[in-house]
Amino acid sequence: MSSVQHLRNVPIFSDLKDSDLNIISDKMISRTYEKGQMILLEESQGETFFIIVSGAVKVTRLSDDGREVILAILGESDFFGEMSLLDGEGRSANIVANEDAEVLTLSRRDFLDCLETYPKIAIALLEELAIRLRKSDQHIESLSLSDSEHRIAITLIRFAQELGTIKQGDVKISNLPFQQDIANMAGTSRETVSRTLKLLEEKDLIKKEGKDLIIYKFDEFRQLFS
Amino acid sequence: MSSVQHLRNVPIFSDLKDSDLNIISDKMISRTYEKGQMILLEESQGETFFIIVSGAVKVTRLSDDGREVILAILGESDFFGEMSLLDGEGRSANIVANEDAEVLTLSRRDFLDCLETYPKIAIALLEELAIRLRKSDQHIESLSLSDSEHRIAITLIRFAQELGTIKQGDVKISNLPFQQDIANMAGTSRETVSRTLKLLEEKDLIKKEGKDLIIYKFDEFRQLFS
DNA sequence: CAAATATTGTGATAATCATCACAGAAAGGT
DNA sequence: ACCTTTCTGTGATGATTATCACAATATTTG
Repeated sequence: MSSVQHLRNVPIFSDLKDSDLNIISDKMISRTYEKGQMILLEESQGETFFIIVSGAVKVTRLSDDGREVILAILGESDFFGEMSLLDGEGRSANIVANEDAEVLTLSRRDFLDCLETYPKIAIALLEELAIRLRKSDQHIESLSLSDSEHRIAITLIRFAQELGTIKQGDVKISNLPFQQDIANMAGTSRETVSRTLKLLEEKDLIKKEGKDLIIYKFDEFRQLFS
Repeated sequence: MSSVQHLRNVPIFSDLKDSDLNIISDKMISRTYEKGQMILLEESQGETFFIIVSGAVKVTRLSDDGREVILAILGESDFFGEMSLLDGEGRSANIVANEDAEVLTLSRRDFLDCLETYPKIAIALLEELAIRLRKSDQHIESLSLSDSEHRIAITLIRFAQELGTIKQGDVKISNLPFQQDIANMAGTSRETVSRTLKLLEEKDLIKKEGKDLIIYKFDEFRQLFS
């Protein structure tokens, strides 16, 4: 797929005319990262805007003693790097390639120009940030109020919404992340994830199939845990 | 103070000329709320943008069984209500007056017009949302990784940064919120807040003085807990 | 294919913290 | 000033869940 076509899939660019997309696309540079490679380091100065063409990355924060919190896992057509471009602060999170990933990048200068030139992009970006803030708020609520079973279930729901495919009411998550990653998103321990997945399976709410996971009756499942 | 002067204190409007501020100010309507009054209800349709002139409000989410999570406490010159205007979703949080509060409001239509007419506002708003997202991320990290003492200390730091006044390295928070509110922000119980404040006082890190609280050597305190 | 490495499963134990139950203090109302 | 209500302090108890320690699988690599 051409890079213009990728841009069209990105919500904040979807309103633009082809001619404008071409202009932007010409300014973007493609890069690839291998699984596990660090794309952005916390604390470093933010100078680049990224759009994911293929693969996936995880957005994390690390504590002093090395424990990791996963804030989000982003996939195709998601973007990142905008935050420190906008407020001028240093990076607040690390970005690591969770699978081999291909990205398009835009420099700080070009990104900010885009916002000035195409107010529609700015407004679409506002929309996107509002959505992310909403998700953060939900995440905070669940960490504050729920026990580990609920937090883990909610994490599965998040994956389902990002990566899942629906098949007659059930959702299949292909390539479920490792238990350790789920734990780092749910704010619990790896062992608890293991035990809880077993529990949910015994209750016939989910089913593990190799690297995949099926959530039965997704709507009911969601009801049950949110 | 005139309402134009209030607008000038609001980060997203601070770049505008007086003449433009006047135009916006004319479209705003002033309202007052008593302590405890609900300003916005979760789930209702968002149709208004609010700027706080005086007083304070709390942004909360409620679980089914009535427990409350406080996402933020906002004060003078802070604003809220923009999220559902931007992404068209329903409210994701409740807003309650935490003290008697006076606000200026702008209708959905006028707010969106503002964004179109003054791209600078849109960009300043992006900046503000980026800052909020950053704070959310920190909040999530602390809920995921820290024990209750740290979470409570971090909550005190948040208050200090919003409401505190510095006096030779120490910070004084006037009118510290109730323990229950601190607990609802820190994701812990009221009793644990009581015990932890006592603990911190025994360690000579803080001091309670009636309704106020002093954090000694604020920089060191921050170092210690983040 | 075998060896090495990474991931998952599971029991035992201990630490943290929520909850319950009141007593004491402070603030607000009349 | 008195009564009521709200807020805070504190002990006792139990539930949840982190942690440690391995065993059992999977997956990758030479």
